[in-house]
Amino acid sequence: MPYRPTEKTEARKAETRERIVAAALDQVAEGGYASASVQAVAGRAGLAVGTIYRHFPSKADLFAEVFRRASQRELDVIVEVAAAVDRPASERVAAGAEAFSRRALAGPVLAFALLAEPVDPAVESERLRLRRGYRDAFARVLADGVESGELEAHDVQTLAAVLVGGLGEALVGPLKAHDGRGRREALVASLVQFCLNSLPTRQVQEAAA
Amino acid sequence: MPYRPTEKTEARKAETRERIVAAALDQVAEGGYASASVQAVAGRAGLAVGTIYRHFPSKADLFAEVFRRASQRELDVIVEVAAAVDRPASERVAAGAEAFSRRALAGPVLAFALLAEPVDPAVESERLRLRRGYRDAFARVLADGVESGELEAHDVQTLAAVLVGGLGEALVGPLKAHDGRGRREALVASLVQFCLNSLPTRQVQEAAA
DNA sequence: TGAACTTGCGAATCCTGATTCACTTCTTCC
DNA sequence: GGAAGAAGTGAATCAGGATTCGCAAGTTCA
Repeated sequence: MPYRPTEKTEARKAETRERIVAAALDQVAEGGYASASVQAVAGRAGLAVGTIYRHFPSKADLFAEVFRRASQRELDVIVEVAAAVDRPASERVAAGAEAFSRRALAGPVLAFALLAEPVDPAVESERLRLRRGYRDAFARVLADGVESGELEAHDVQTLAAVLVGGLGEALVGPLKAHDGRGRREALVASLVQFCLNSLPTRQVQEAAA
Repeated sequence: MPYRPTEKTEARKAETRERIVAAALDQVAEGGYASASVQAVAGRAGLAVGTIYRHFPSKADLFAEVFRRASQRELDVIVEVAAAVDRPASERVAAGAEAFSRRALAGPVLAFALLAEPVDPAVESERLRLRRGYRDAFARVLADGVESGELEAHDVQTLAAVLVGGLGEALVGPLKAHDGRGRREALVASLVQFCLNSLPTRQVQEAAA
């Protein structure tokens, strides 16, 4: 039995696969999903089209992985930022909203692809996973806030979805026509403020009552 | 010169065109944009494929019109509801949010198509128009509120976008798995409450200070 | 070296759904 | 009735991007 895959060949294979994923991600980040044909990815990776199919059963599978990775990367930032369990929920929400906004504004094309651009159904499901991830991250913070008495009891899942959707919508417009540094800062500040306002904090509720 | 288009033929032509638009809208409302092939629309309208092309230069044109009309219809409701200039901004926002939510929950598939489903670029632009319309409607109410002193000065456009995006996001999830009447009412109530909370009302700001 | 097998190649092929077009049917008006 | 033109038909064609596949090149090991 003459041939046997060895460590070296495995490594080379993994490396090529990696190169493909990286090229696909670059392509999406640069020109959006619409620009990411298999041809384009192959060209960018310096490989032939057929080679892509040696490593992925279909375009949908490839991009599902690309989106999964990019999403995870984004999500990790938010989760990390919102994880400061010892801080008040309002601060954690503010930090999450700020991180979300800054990252979206920093990589507008990728953010648009991840959040809103039309994609294959198979890839769409990764998008939903990302949104659910964001929502859950915010929901956890809100639930902590309720438990600690900082926030009124409320529909935590729904408010979390509102926050994610609100941030996304407000950012996707500006994502294309990103103005100068100044307006960008102002936008981030506004968004953080709006997110804070929307929280059902105890003191506000009592004062209003 | 033997043939001359007459009132009757014009009427018939317009009627057929109307039938096509209606069939296309029905198809979208029933099975989403994904299900709306030219074949499907023609079949539903009781016409041949070619006939569609006697009335519309392309599928994109047809659906641009379909989306434009459906959007306008939705928008009119919101604008109307939010138009009560003599009422406080908070009430108008609440009414708008409630109408938005109820309509989305009543026609989930259409709402999804209008708000989030992947569509042709040409159709996408109609979607953007709808979102802008919603945003502007809320923005007008907010601006009125600021002018009357009911609300703090703030970035009205951005907050309006946040409201629209927040509502959309929170509704698109439930759009598919719509629970019983009870949960639906609760969802609407939560959303209205969240929208109200997010408003920078004077009294709350002062009380918090 | 060479048998057994993997990876890389890229032009050819396939797929899916929009679009066309030669033809038939209907209207109008002399 | 019949010429002129419009509307309707649907099988055939087209488009463009994903996918295949026969062949070449590279690896492994006896």
